[in-house]
Parts: sequence; structure tokens; C-alpha cells
Amino acid sequence: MPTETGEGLPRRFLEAFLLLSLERDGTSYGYELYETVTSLGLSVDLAAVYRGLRNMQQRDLVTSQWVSSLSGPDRRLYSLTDSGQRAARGAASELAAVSDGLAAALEYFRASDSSRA
Amino acid sequence: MPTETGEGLPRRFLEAFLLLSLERDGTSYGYELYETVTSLGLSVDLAAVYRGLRNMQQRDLVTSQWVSSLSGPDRRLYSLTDSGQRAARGAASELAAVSDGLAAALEYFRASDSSRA
DNA sequence: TAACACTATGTGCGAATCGCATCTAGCGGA
DNA sequence: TCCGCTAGATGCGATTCGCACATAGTGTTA
Repeated sequence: MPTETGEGLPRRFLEAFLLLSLERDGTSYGYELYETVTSLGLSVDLAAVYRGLRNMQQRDLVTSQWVSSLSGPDRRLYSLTDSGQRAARGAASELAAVSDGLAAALEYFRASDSSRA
Repeated sequence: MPTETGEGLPRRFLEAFLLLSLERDGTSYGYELYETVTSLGLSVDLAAVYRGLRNMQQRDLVTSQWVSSLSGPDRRLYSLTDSGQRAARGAASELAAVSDGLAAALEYFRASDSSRA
């Protein structure tokens, strides 16, 4: 049986959401970013967030440093690099383009809808 | 290096687009559906369309029959089953929800944008 | 103080998916 | 005859995915 987890926004947007979350908040860390992006409706696994962040660091989109928490384990705090700042702007454009494209497609399909008054 | 094909609408929407295309046009076949969904901006491979259609047939969302073409090879013509009709309505709702969710997320991220007048 | 829950980061692994190449085959035009 | 377009389909290596699990610090509470 296929994956069928299907609810929420596509996991493909994960990197865009991470970039834009960091752009918005300045710094954050994996666990918090996971809560942010899932609260925005993105269907994604916590492990995917950690892997995504490490992958982005390898591509020099983010940097990280360990900071101690007053209550709980240490956190790996991420922030955008200059390259990441640019990528965040690109991500915003990409998401806007997807939104527009989706709206256009829905209108195209709505043209077949003859069951409404 | 990651996939990075990244342009266009997510491949995840393929099944929804196929359902809605068939709902709109009544019947169609793989090659034509491929041209339809890609013209709508969906980033997807021709092979994925054929595989997707066969998968949907296994789940009783579509039926197919061979028809001969006046110019070219025979075509496997697909149409929606009753179950597929319902799935198409669900797909429309899902895409609308994604569109709304994306708009909400973009607005959330836009709140950080202090560089505009 | 022992057990449990929550926070936080990470790995392992089998399964699903992806993109790309390739194959077959009918048809039409140069 | 060769090429290009249409049309369907398979093969395969690489990537990605979801889920389970490991580790560890902190706070709560029985």
C-alpha cells in the first residue's frame, strides 16, 4: 500500500519552511523548528527536520552552535548564512509560485464543475 | 547532491491532478494526461503517470480499455469509477486545503518582512 | 528515589519513490 | 529508408521516507 500519509502540506516544502522560519525568527533549533513547521500544517517527521538542517549546513545555507538550555538538553542553534538569506528569498518566491500555480490549476479543473447553480 | 529538480508543483499532487483531469474530460489516456498535468505546471515524469494510473486502477479509482487511434499506436483509455468520482471530489478539497494552508504560511512568514515600506 | 514524561538530538533500516534510460511499436513525412 | 512523434511500459540505481530506537538532561510525582 502506498504511503497515504497524505494530510497537510507536502514534505517537499520542508527546506523552504526551515529557511523562512529562520529568516523570521533569526535563530532556532531542530525541535522548535519541527513544532513551527508542523503547526503551519507541514506533514513532516522530526528526523526529517534534523536531517534537513544538517544537509542545509553542508550546503552552507545555515550555521549552528551548541547552546545550553536552562531546562533540558543542550540545543543546536541554527541561523542563516548570507547564502541562506538569499535562499530564503528564493524559497518565498517558490512557495508563492506554487500557490499561484495551484490556484490556476484549481480554476482549470473547476471549469468542469457543472453541478453548481 | 539532492534531487533539486525543484521547479513546478510537487509530484505528490499527481494523483489529484489525474483524478481531476479525468473528472473534467470524462476520459483520457496516459500520454495526454501527462501533457495536461505538465502544462498545468506539475513536475512529473511520463513513467510516473503510467505507474500512477495503473496504481489507481488497482485501487479501483479508474477503469481502462484499449482503443485504436487513427494516427499512431493504440491508447489505453481511462475513466473514473464511482469510487474515483468521490476521490476526485476529495482531491479537489485536498488541493484547496493545501492552497489555503500555503497562503496562511506565506502570511505568517511575511510578518517578518520589515524591509518594505 | 524510582518511575515517568517531556525536551532534544541523533542513527538504522526496510520500503517506497524518483528520475533517467531503454524497449517496443504504429504512423507519417522527408 | 530513416527519422521523429505518439503511446505504453519496464529496469534500475539512487534518493527519500517513515518509523522505531538510542541517548541524555530535566522536572514531576507517587
